[in-house]
Amino acid sequence: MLGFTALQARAATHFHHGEDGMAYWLLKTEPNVFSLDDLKAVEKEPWDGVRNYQARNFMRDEMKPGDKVLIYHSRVQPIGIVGEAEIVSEPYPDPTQFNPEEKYYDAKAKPENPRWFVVDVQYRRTYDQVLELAALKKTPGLENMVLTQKGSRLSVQPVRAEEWAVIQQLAGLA
DNA sequence: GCCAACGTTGGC
DNA sequence: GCCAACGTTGGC
Repeated sequence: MLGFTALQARAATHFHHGEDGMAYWLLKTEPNVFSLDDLKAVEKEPWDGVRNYQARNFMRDEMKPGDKVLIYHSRVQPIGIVGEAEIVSEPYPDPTQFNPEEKYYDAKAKPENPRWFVVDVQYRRTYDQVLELAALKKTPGLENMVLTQKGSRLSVQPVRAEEWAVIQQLAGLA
């Protein structure tokens, strides 16, 4: 697990699929490429283009339909969590890896041995205000969140149930 | 746009 | 299998 700190590794057992079988995730996106509004417009979209093995492993091995997702906008002002979505498919091979015309083409990936995976993500809600990264870093209960760790670049992150609950409070939903 | 922090690649 | 060089991410 490259790049996973000891702290995160120790806490990882608390990340996934509790008694109700549901897990929580955070997906990063650059809104000039694909925003939460874009997802709202199309309702459902394969989350393609993930080309990092740790992120891939979460998608391929752990994501399940019904899992809840925080959508995070990076490289914009304001940066932060903007709303929610839901995973609505099992993982399946990312079709863009097989297409030489695609930016995300991977010559080493073969249909009989796919390297990269997607899940379909469905729009759920947009928060009234952006939950900004700077504020999240100061929020009690989010100290160990993957997102708030220094240097954290992972674009597909697990979120603990306790962290999800804190986010719900911040979003005025609890 | 800069650049620190990450990840990956490939020579040895 | 080490690690320097390179490429990318993403906050600022």
